[in-house]
Amino acid sequence: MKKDHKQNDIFHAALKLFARFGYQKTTMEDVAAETGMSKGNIYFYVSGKRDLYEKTVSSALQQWRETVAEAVAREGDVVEKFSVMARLSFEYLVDHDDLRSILIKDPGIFTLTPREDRFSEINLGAMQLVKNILSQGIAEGRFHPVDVDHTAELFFSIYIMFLIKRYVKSEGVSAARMYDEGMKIILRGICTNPQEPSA
Amino acid sequence: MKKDHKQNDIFHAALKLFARFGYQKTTMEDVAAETGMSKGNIYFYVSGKRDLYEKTVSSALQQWRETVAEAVAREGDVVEKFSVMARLSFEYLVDHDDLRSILIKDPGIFTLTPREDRFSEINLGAMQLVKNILSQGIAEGRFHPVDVDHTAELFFSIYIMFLIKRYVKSEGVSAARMYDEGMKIILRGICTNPQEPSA
DNA sequence: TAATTGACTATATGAATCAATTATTCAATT
DNA sequence: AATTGAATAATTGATTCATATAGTCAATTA
Repeated sequence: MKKDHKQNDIFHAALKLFARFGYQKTTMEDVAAETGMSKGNIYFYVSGKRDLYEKTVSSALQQWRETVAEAVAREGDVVEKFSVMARLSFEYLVDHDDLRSILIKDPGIFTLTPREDRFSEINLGAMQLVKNILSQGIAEGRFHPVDVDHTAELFFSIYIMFLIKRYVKSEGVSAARMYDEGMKIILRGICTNPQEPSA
Repeated sequence: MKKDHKQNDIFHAALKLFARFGYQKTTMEDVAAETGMSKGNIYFYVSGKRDLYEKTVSSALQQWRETVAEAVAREGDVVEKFSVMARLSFEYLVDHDDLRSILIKDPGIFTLTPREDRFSEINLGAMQLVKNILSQGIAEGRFHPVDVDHTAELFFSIYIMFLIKRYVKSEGVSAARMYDEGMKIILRGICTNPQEPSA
């Protein structure tokens, strides 16, 4: 699709500009200049500035989700899946500067309330991954039988909290230590057996 | 002290007014009228409107902390202490309408970052309680040996997250379920032994 | 003399206006 | 179907000004 490709060019340019200048200071002319199109033509692909912003962020979040899902799919062991999902979700922003910068400028993208989540579709997808891993772990007898829905929501909320602490408030070091402690406690809390037999 | 008592009257009146109208819409004259003093006299007790607000909120938060600490002190078993602390901290706002209403209007009171915490003195006190319980539990061999500082910070952050979800975003029911699941997982994650012997 | 008053001043706020910038539309063109 | 650029609509930011409110203080009271 030629149209899809052009659209992606626009999102890529917009991501860069929104990251540098923020929503307000980025003009449609900036975006047009960056893509080499005329201003009016942008409106052939998106319905307005707000729409451009949301589609741009959505596509970046989608990539994040896909990257994590692919890495998880590569793991065999369900406990490993859980660990990889958590670590990669948490580390992803380290080397995705533009998206990180946008999230810092617009912390409302990370919300603790599904109801006011502008990107709920993507986040529901992410939460589905958590649910799948939990269900699999329980089915295999590796995890204690927990309420999958509420536990997934809990983990997702804790995850959002960590993102806010680490990236939005840039408490990098402290957040990383907390993450380590938290991961140990949660793994002990959900896994049925000690990892090593009889040690 | 007569002065202390008068000051408390002011805080009590201010709490009520700030709860009803918010910071902006509450005038120093309102507070004066509510306490029966003249406006000028309020300045004998506090140095300005901002100061009045902060002292008012501080004193209410302090009461919260004390209520929890007293209930914890009444428990013998360290695991019970932990449970009581968590539950009471979480439930306190249910029957403290004015404070709850203020926290909803000014969610910045709950912050995930110690650095920008306007009430850090009080929150550090609250976190000290968590640390004490953790240390005691570890010393008694009831809890796994965790990094007390970072684990306390982690639990405190999760607690703040729950407060935001439950009261600020009023996701009461869902937050309560998440709380139950979370409590089970965390207790399994930190406790060394099953509660019941051989059952 | 600590506590209180009320009249006074300084400051902050919100409404109204207006120019300039920027978003959005659309008839014409490729 | 995709693109342009000129025309228009909407938004923003700066400025002004009147009003409301925060904050001060010399005088008074208990």
